Amino acid sequence: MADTPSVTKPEEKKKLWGDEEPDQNESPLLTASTSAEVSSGTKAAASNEVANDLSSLVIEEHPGEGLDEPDDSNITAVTSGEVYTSASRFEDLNLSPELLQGIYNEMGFKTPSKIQAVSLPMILNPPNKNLIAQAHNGSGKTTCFVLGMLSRVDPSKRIPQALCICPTRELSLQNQAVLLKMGKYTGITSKCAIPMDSSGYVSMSRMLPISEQIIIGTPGTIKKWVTAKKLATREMKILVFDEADHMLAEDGFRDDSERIMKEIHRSSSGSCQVLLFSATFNETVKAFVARAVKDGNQLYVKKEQLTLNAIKQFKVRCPDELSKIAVIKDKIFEFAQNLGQTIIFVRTRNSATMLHQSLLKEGYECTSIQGALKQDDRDVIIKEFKDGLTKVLITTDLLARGFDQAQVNLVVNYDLPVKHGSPLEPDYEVYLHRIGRAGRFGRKGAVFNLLVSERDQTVMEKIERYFEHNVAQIPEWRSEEDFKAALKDSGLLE
DNA sequence: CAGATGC
Repeated sequence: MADTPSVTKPEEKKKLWGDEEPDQNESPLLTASTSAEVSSGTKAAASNEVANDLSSLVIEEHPGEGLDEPDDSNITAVTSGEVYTSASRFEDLNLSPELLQGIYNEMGFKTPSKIQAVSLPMILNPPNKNLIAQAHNGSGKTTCFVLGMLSRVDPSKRIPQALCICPTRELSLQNQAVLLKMGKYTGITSKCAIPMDSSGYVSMSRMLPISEQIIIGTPGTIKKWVTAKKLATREMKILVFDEADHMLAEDGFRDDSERIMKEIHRSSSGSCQVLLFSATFNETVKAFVARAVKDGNQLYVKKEQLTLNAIKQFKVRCPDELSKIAVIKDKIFEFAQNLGQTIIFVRTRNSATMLHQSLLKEGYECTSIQGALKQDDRDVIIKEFKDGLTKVLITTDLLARGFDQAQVNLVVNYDLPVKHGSPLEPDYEVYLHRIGRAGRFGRKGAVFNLLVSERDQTVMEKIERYFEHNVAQIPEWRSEEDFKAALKDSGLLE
């Protein structure tokens, strides 16, 4: 194996690629100039481990353009020889009139977001290469793979042709909702492959073979359906992994994901396009996915540029556990009245329930969700929150990834995210995903990290260092004024 | 002990 990627590394550019409102005007500038170079407001960086036999693509600065873009980004792109022109309009993508109607009428989009402009040509244009794509939280990744799936399906065939695998049933349902909305005029059908209880349960023996064209679900159920020959894989044209780094992580869903991927490749005689999307790919996962998904295009964002500018992060030093509850009651609930919605992250299922109980007992209205709840109950909690009926939701990392609720502008890390085996080691990816629940599509948001122990301090410092991003300290945890100042600083209060 | 899933 000759590992000789020749990647040019143009000058650093100290700008962040913030998440853009998809219906805002943007000017994506990725236009091909030569077969080896692409100009845009982006840059290339070395990616030695992942490049392997791929020829590299240099993406260069494009000075003088994009002045009105809210925040330009730096992505690393590695292509395998193809030349792509970024799509500045959805019309540039050869989408069907029905899909364009869905994009404009149902979704209300005006122009593609950055990741959409760059990745959609790679996804949609022949030879429909595999793609590993990293993009910021809330930047419109779902639209990328939903359009990919919708445009590759032949509506006349009543058989599964697209499969999307997600880490949680909540994310599966959410992605299906987007797909149904965007694909409203296409007549394309879809089905969620997720565990069901009372309401929708059908035993395997009674289950009919699936005729829906797009399947979205969680690994276990998909594997089960494939094994039972209820979900045919032979006509599969496109396979999507949402939150792909987690789906292919060793301590994640790697085994199931690989098995499904191999089965599809075997039965569809290798003609299935694979798309991996996530906001995070740590170096270990990056190296693995580049091997698992061969001969594909790759788009990466450097970790220092991944924290969202529009989300202000704070840390609150609390003397003990009890004072954390006091902060939730006296500060978070107090201010949350006049803000949007709030998500409070805790580490365990048990603490989700405990915190919920102790808040309820004193009349603070909130709900909580975690994986031990019955599926039906989970659905109800999510629906109430999405409908805006509840303002404060306590959750485990069940909702850390992908959960999209535009009204959320406050995130509280009641417990910091740490690696499971080693509580001194932060889970950087989870931290980034959690804070990304606020400030969807470039909206303003605030994050409060509650720290009690020395250990919490250390974990927080590591997080700050990792993302090269300073997190401001709330001077005094009891001070109303200090919290008020922080929220003003975040742009959430006047 | 997060998460999904299944024995």
